[in-house]
Amino acid sequence: MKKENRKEEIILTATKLFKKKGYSAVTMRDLAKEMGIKAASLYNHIKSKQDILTNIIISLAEEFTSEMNDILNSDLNSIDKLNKIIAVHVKITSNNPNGMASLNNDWMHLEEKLDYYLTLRTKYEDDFREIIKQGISSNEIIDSNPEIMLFSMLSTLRSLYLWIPKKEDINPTELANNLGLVLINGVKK
Amino acid sequence: MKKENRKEEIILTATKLFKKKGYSAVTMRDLAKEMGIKAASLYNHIKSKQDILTNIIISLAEEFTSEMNDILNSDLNSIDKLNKIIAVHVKITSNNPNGMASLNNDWMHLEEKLDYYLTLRTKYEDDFREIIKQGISSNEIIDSNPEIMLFSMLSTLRSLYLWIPKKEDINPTELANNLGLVLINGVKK
DNA sequence: GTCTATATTTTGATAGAC
DNA sequence: GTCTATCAAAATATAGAC
Repeated sequence: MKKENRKEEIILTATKLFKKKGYSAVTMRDLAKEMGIKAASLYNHIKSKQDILTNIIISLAEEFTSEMNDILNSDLNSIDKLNKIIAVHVKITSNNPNGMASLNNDWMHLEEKLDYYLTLRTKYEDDFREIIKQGISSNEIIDSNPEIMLFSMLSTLRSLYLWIPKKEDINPTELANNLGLVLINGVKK
Repeated sequence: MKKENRKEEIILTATKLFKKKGYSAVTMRDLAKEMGIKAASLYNHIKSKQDILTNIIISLAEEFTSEMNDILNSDLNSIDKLNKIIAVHVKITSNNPNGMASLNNDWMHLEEKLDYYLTLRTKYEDDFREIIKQGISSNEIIDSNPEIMLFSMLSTLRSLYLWIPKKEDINPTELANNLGLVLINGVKK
């Protein structure tokens, strides 16, 4: 499986470049140069530039879907489900912050897999919203606009990729705990 | 000043396209088609594609800088300064949600004005951080990691452009108030 | 598995007619 | 102020030698 290894190396390098300039601004020549080979050589391992993007985004989207399913199937209360969601974002983002940049900013450049991605994404947001509404029903969460709460938490979690690489001194567990406190309890004393 | 009008029309149309696909993926031919003219005609009004991007981003960045200076020069307490910052983001984003997409996602494609943009941005973040630290000192804000609080609030505020266009039923004042409650007081009952 | 060479399209931008 | 025609550079991708 030497070929698979090389393919993953290409994807990893591409992920780094996509984070810096975005999918559209990175050329196959940029990617090849970064790998120390010629652009034509890339095509022995990947089908197309689009193939790389699809690989990065879909694997991450499926990972989130899988983790969300675990949370839905758990018997945690709503607040603990939210804390679990936060921990999932911290974990996945810590493992692949560059890939999260593509997931957030370049999904619209997916071609064949765009519809599939949008299905996963919508489902994730619906599940998240439902957990918040459950928490309001069970009196764990304030009876405020669930849409605003969803937006606020999801925005922060989706931006983690910008922040985690700069704060390598904080370990994931501690970060998830602190972030949970801020997102769930607010900043006011 | 007919020329200026046409230039602004081009910038407005470009802003809309940049939001949808990002600066790099939008071609001058795309832009011309959307305006109902030929690509070559664009160059009677703008200097280059880069010229358009610079226009969009720098004017917004300067607007934020100006508003932050007003807040710094006010005698509000720290919590009210945070509420004011939230209101500023809601206001600017409501006026130009598409432009905020470029500010957030395409600033790295600035050329001549990149350093200037980064100066404004760093200053803004430093000022924001200082307000949080002030609030901790004055016992208004919990003595938690100010970096995490800054990150969390700024992430949400920077993502407003994705959300405001979908929620046209909510007026800016109400949105700023609700968002302030969630960001400052949290979601927990 | 990488190379050179190359095909084909597309890109930002200019020149000059109307 | 917009057009047609065009340029030069850069893009993705393929073919075939080594």
